[in-house]
Amino acid sequence: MKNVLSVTKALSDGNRLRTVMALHEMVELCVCQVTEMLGLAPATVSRHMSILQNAGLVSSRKNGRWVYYRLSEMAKTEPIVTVMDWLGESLDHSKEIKADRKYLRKIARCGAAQYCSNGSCEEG
Amino acid sequence: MKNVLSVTKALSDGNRLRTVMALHEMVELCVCQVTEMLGLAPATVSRHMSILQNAGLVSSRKNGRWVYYRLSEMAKTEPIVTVMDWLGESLDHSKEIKADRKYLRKIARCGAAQYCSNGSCEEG
DNA sequence: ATTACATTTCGATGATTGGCTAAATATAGA
DNA sequence: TCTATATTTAGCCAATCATCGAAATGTAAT
Repeated sequence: MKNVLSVTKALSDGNRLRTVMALHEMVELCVCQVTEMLGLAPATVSRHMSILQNAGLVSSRKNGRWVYYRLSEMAKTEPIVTVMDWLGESLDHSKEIKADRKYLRKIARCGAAQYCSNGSCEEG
Repeated sequence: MKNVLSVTKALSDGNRLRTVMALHEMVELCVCQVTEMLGLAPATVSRHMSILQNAGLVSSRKNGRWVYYRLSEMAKTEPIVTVMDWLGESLDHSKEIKADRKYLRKIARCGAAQYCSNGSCEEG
């Protein structure tokens, strides 16, 4: 039961839901991008990411100073993918998620590295 | 997003997961039966049931002094049923859930009404 | 009516959780 | 090596949550 609980608990926070949806949209994001999207302290976001990772929902890869997160293979295969599908369907038209998507597109335009360094994106 | 969160939060507690699985197994249970299974105070169980109900996962019907809960229609139809299926698959072999099932069969043998009154079941 | 009992609501309490800042760690570049 | 930057860890605080006992509510039976 502990494994199941780690997943449901991971998904029982709004900021983590937004993060999962963002990774569904953008495939891969570094911590600073998620931090920008959520508007939280980096330390807080790092904590959220480790909760998602411990639940097995996301995986990380390190590249230089940056750590990139993406949905894990587990999150994309049965049986958990059905839960992710439910999330997708249920949140697709959510106001918050739509706003996040818009914001993410802006972030994506200038690439993760530049974004992290600048803290903003002057339309690269 | 609030609706989704109410569901994930409802499922992010071990006692509520056990309750959902019990209702999956037994179709219908009154509060005192769930109370017996979980070993909690009636007030606590009542609160858990209302959290599950507010999330739309269970429905209730009143019969005399007793209130019977069962999985809601929503919980049995797309898209949420996929989440319930995941729960079923993931928890089917869980030690706690197996023990609960065994206990529930014992409870069921003498019927809800008698069980509630006696607080135990002397093999009716 | 009065009693008995199942359930819910209320109020208090201890545990968990999300948030922050500050400090620690890790890495790239001067 | 020294500095700058991205991330994580540690320590703390406020808010939320699970739990209980007590009181309130609703219902059945005497």
